Amino acid sequence: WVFSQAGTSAARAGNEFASATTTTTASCHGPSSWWKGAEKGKMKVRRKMREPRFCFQTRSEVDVLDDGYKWRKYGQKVVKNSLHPRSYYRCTHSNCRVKKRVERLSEDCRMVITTYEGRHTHTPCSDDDAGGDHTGSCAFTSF
DNA sequence: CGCTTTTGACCCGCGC
DNA sequence: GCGCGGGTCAAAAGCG
Repeated sequence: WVFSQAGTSAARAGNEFASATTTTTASCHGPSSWWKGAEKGKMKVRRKMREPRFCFQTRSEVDVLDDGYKWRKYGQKVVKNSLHPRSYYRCTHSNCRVKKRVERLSEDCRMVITTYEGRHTHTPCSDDDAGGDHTGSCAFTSF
């Protein structure tokens, strides 16, 4: 899987919150088909949005699962489907336009849907525990 | 002092 | 055409 990053993040998150009985399930959506089409050519940002979407269904007591990146919350909205507000996070990196959407299930408040949008163009800054090799960073830009 | 968080406003697409 | 739902940005405040 080219997006082994997902598995890495999931494993990492799971390892971090293993004590919290964290069950992370990763789902990958194709680059298209999920987007209706916003190529109006008038919007500032909306482009093609062909970035893949990683839906992490994480069952944990915490909302934000630190996957090694720095996230900055830029919005919060309440959706009809859920009785809980949805949080929008963004990567603090300049070259990284990865967005994270954290939603909590109404039926299971312990369940949180962490949807990653886009791809990280950099390493988790801390370390990729690859052993010196930039295999981790390569996986991100393997596209 | 700098960065992150919080909350409201604004914008856009779609449905009615 | 208007209303609703959803998403993003911006300004101010709080914390490290």
